Amino acid sequence: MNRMPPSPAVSADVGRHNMSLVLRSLADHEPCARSEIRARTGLVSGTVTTMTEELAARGLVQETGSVSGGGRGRPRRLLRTVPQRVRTVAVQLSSGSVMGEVRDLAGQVLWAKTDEHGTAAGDIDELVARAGRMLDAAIETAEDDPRVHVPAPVVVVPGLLRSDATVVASLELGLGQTDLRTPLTRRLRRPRDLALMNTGRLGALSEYAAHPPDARPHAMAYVNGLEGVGGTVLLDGDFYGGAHGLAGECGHITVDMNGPRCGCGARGCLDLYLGLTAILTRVGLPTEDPARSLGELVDRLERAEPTACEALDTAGRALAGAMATMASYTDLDLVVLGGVLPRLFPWLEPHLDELVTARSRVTPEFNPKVALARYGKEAPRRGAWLHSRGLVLDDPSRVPYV
Amino acid sequence: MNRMPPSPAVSADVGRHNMSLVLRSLADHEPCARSEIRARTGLVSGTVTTMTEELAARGLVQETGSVSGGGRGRPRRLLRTVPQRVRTVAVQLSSGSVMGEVRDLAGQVLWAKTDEHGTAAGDIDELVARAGRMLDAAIETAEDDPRVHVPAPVVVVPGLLRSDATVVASLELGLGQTDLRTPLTRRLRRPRDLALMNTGRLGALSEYAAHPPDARPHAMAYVNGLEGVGGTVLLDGDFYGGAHGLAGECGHITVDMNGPRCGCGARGCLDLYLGLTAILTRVGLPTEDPARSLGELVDRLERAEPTACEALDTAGRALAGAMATMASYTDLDLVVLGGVLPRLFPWLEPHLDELVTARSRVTPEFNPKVALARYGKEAPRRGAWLHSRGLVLDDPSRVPYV
DNA sequence: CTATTTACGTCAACCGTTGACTTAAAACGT
DNA sequence: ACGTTTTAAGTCAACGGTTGACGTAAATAG
Repeated sequence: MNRMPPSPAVSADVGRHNMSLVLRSLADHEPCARSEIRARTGLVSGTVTTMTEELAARGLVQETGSVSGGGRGRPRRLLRTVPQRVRTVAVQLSSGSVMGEVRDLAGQVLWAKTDEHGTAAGDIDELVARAGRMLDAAIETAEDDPRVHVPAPVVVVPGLLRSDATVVASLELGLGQTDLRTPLTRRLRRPRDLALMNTGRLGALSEYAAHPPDARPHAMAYVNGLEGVGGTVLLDGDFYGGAHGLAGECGHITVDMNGPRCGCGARGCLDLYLGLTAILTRVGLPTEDPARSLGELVDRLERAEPTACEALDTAGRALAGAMATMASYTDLDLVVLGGVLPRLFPWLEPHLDELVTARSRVTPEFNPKVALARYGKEAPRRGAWLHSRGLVLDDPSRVPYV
Repeated sequence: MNRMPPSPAVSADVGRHNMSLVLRSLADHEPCARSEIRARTGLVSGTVTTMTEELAARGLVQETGSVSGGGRGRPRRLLRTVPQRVRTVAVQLSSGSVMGEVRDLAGQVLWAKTDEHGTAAGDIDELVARAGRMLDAAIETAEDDPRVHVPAPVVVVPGLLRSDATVVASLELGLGQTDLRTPLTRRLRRPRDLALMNTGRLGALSEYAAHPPDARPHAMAYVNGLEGVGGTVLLDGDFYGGAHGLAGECGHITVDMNGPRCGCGARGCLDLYLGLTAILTRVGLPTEDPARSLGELVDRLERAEPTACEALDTAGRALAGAMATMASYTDLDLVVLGGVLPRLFPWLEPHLDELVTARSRVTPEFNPKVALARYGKEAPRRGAWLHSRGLVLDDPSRVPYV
């Protein structure tokens, strides 16, 4: 997010880069032979040999003895990654629970635990204590085998995070400007770096990675419709952070300059029309238990209850407006609708279709593909795994020799 | 804009990177000694020696014999770049004229020529012919001395450009989807690569570079208010292109989802309220000669003529809405208002101030600094120079030995 | 059974940085 | 006046990394 002052490069950087290239190439087309890696990466055979040896020495890659006939010459010796070599740790904070999870490099869940709690919103000490215990438990589980490498654990936070990892605000946890990382790190049995990341951003990462490696969007936005509306922009799979790391938030896109004042200070924000809280309020449903009210909302919509339909009509027009903004201003490939939006999509779709139709004649470039999120509640934790996996794939040299 | 499939790295890349680091460090703090470069870049003295020798061999750097006392030890030997070593070429296309320009590496204008013409809008052949002649003249002038290096000439185009350099549309030139580069390249006396770039983007680059090297915005947006509203986003000085290279365009940000249909297909776009054409139409002034009408508009505003004030009130609210969107969605450091906006700023300012005040209590992160463009009509050509200069600074190894 | 084809490993040459050391040239202290 | 201190800049062996040419391995085709 924040570019460091440009630093000198050394030969070792070249090695790291190419090693990452080889591992990524393998991970994307597993299993495959060295010769295929050579073809895909453009590296010469000598280098591929060196790199695969190096990766094998770090326990990340194995030769599955299997040879394979098919063509004419010497059979190819297939390589595979070793999922067991790495375990990723994620702890997800939410209003009602703390969830811990350990996965292997392939994403298989090896351990999972949920701590349901009735902690009052805003009780930081209690939250940190519970999160700390869960982290300790997850880390201990992950590290019970000394032969596995464990990248920095990810703490999934439902709230705005600055690039320096301080929380700006979390409605769900009842937090204002807070430094969660310091007390959390201090409380760990064995101190280590923690990666604090936003729920929505990790959800976006899941959706991004759901596309096959050769068909991934260059510029993708993820619209996370929950009580409030959040969002994320991914450029070639990297978070676009902006000046403070808060970019991508689409909940406060203005859709009506004449609209009412929003809590953020601006007027007519998307949040005021598409946020679940806003919709429920319009329809006259209680907002304390959004999950239950959502069910009731959908019922009423299916019965074509006028107030509900009107609220979703407004929501749809607001979403179309925001989509028009995002598509033209950030030139997107793909917009993914997440959170409760897939559930409400049938009533939102007509407005999006209208926009697409109107634009297709004049500015088809500004019509990104629209997709619904494939992963539900699991998305953020999957994203945490993908993030940790990314750390390993980006710099395999950080994984020690076995 | 479009990331290439990741390519292997070699030792030579390291050299290029560090050579660029050294040259940039020197260019940003000219004149300075090798020891200062060492301190700023983190490179060791041996490498700095090698690099400065290399840069000197390419004629980009000179030792200005001057030694300077001051401290205690051996006097520092100051280095300077050699502006004469490089000449940049830019040709700017506009509705009424074609302007050519040659500058040195320091931005000094060495040659300039304007070809006023009455070409009918949309006459591509005529436009290409005139632009080609101007390019030939400028290139010939730039290259009359065989000891200078001339990077790819920049063609400044007032219109949307894809990342593959095809024009999507240019209202000013009366063009639709057009490939300008191919016919233009073919017409050159000696064929060479041309860089086609958008007027507004280059203007943004000028404004970006106007900040001292250590105080540059990380995420900056440039709002170019002309007949229509254009825009650009710069991330650490690089254009943010998005999926097709069209990102940054803020003219079609939705500010009123209930607003009238815009030419782009969406509703209530910023363009419809803040574009000069839109404003003039509202006020009832002719739009054929925007420059003259702008003067009349300002007169009326100064006399507090009600219709004019009302139009600018609407424009100001629209701009505030778009600003709220841009600031929260792309998390900006700085917004620069260009084109005619500085002229109209007194009447727009109150609405921006209101937004800033309302946000400062709740979401101060979303209050970017707002500045007026410092460079007027010259901005795009200055930007073209900065772009060409950037090519040299980014990879000095492309400049041959003298 | 030999030729051909494809897969993979080996190694000298090359490029680039580092870090320790040397040389250069001034100012300070006595 | 002269040696000491301090800072600037160049030199070079060692090291890490890639390339490209060549050699070896192991299958199939005829």
